Amino acid sequence: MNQSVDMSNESTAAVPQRRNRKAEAAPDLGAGVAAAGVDIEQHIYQTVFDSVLNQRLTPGTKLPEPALCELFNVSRAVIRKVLQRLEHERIVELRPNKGAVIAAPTPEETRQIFEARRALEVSIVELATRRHKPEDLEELRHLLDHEHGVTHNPYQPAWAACAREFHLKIATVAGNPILINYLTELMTRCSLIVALYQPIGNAACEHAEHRRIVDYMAKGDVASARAEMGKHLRSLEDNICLDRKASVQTLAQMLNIG
Amino acid sequence: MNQSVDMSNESTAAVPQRRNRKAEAAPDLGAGVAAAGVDIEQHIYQTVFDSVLNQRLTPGTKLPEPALCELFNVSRAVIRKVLQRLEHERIVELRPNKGAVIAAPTPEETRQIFEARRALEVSIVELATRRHKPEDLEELRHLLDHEHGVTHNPYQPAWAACAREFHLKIATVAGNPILINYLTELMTRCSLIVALYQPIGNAACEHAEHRRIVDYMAKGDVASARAEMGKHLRSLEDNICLDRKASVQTLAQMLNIG
DNA sequence: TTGATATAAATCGTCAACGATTTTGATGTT
DNA sequence: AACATCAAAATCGTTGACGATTTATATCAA
Repeated sequence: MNQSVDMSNESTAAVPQRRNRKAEAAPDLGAGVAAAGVDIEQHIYQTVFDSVLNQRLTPGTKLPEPALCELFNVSRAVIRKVLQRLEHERIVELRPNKGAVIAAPTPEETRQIFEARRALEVSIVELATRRHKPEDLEELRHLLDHEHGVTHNPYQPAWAACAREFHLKIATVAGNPILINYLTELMTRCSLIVALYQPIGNAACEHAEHRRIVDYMAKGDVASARAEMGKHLRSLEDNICLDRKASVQTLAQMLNIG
Repeated sequence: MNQSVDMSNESTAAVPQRRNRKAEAAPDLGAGVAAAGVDIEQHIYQTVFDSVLNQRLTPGTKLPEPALCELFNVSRAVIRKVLQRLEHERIVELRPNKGAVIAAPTPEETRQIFEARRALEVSIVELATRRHKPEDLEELRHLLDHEHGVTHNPYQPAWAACAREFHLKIATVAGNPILINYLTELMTRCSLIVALYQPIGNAACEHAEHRRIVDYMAKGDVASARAEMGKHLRSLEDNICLDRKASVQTLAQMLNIG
């Protein structure tokens, strides 16, 4: 068999999975039944999303609609809606009549994604350098300290989460929700790339680059901040070996054999 | 009544609107019935999209599902899918239990959109300047000539289409599909902004700026090309008067009275 | 006439079921 | 044993219908 869908949710512990008619007895505080629909939908989306970030859902994994229906106790219409959203964000690929799978970026797409990240983040760090407030720098340095603690953590997703948070914080400082959205999408696809091609990332090195970026931001040195961000993203891309991939369907075949 | 949905499609002349069961008699060449689903879906999407660009669908216009069902002879599931896609691209807003309307960017969103465009297009024009081939410059100058012809056309959407094509061509020369997608989304939202706030755009002035951008690209002057693109986008934004808006629901109310 | 209230219409969200397609597994032949 | 053919299971695409919510209309009192 192919890879199956597991997704033991951890972060958002356990939204009560009542979905049988109205609210059972409780006086239905606040939002009521209408919001429940969008809530369960958001919950499913978030669960898949987090699973991708944590590399529990790896590229090529099939997501059959009936399985998801049982997992979340919802009808297929709801699952379908979530899958379409995930497809639009390039997290899953919807193959007509053949089901949904977690997207597997090709080498060409990988180049495009990193190039787009450079184009965006260089502008983002410029905005952030111009706009940052004292408390922003404080929080960035706090994130750097936290990073330092995870630098030697062998669990890759832990470091990836740190790095993600760092880049996202800079985008937040830049203050443009649209750019934040675009960057979020690109970073999520990067986690797919990492899961696929397993780069031998040097966390300590990346951490040092992060620190330099913040230093330039603090100095208000826009040009250097831009340049450093560009270099950082290039080195990230250089760490990826498009040759030896962690196998997509190949792994599935291996599981068939082993 | 509120504004109703009309959408007389012009560009994609008239896809045969058969949708009754299978294909009637013709031997169903090529794609068959499976592709017909995605085709009609794409057709509906494209029709709405084009109508927004041509300002036949203006911000605030309601898009009731039953009306669209009759117009395109499809079930609600299909148009629901299209509406969700349009929502993700920020072209329509889906208000729970209250139906879909063409999105109406707020002044704040307008600022964000133009800022995002500057961030993106400055990087895009840099890539395009580095990568353009002789035939790219040729086509760009051809577009400029065509622009010149429409400069004095009082019909605003005609000029808007030209300008859009120009910016899109530069993105194509840059060669990154992801950036093309993002820019396309932002430009579409800009057409909503134009419909809403009706800027007193000076087409001749914009045309001159376009020409300067191409000149810098031809020289390979990256810095100047970036700067000129930034200036151009700023002047576009400056032409928009966020005060006097072309009314959203206000116009609907006026129609109720008149 | 104006305003509030109640009824009716329109619209949306959700679901279960049917048909079509794909994939899996079995059978038989070379 | 390997391959092709065929049947069965799983999965997806689409539809129509039901209940819930919102909006429009009509009625009545002040």
